[in-house]
Amino acid sequence: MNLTFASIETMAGIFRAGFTAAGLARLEFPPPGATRPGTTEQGGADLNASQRRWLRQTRQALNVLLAGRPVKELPPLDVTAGTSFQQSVWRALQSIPAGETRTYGEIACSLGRPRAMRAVGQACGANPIPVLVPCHRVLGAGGALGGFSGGLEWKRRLLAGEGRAV
DNA sequence: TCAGTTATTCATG
DNA sequence: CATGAATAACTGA
Repeated sequence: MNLTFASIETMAGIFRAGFTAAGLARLEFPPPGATRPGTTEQGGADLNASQRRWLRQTRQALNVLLAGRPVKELPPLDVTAGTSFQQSVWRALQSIPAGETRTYGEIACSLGRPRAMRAVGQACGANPIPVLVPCHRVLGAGGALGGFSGGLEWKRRLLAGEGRAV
């Protein structure tokens, strides 16, 4: 699908965003070791006009979300890489208001498959766009953290920013 | 197709 | 609190 990558500077580090012709397709957390602001080429040189706009929206949304506030506008998300079930899960995740949390079981119920909680967890893990698709707002039944693609530290940080404790 | 894996959950002891 | 079964969907071969 020919992704084009660009770097996004945030207060928490430098993310990498991958765009297709349809929209934002991937979002990667900053690498653990080296976050070097100076050496990041790819300021969006290979992006077309639409993608540049999406990049700006993504950067703004990221910073707003990292601050724990609801985002006003989001770039189009290209989720065509996922299966239809995964796309349903990701849509359900986006419907969770900022500051609230759901359990894996509740997500499964809202999809009409109450016994698919395990599969929901797997779909969350396969989510290519963390943070923007708020997979961090999904907790286990007993309030357990579960897991997170970029590491549990991120999940805790994001939840803490929204006022939720662990 | 099928065995192996998963960011779950619930019932037991 | 530790353990194990049940369950739905993905991945790779």
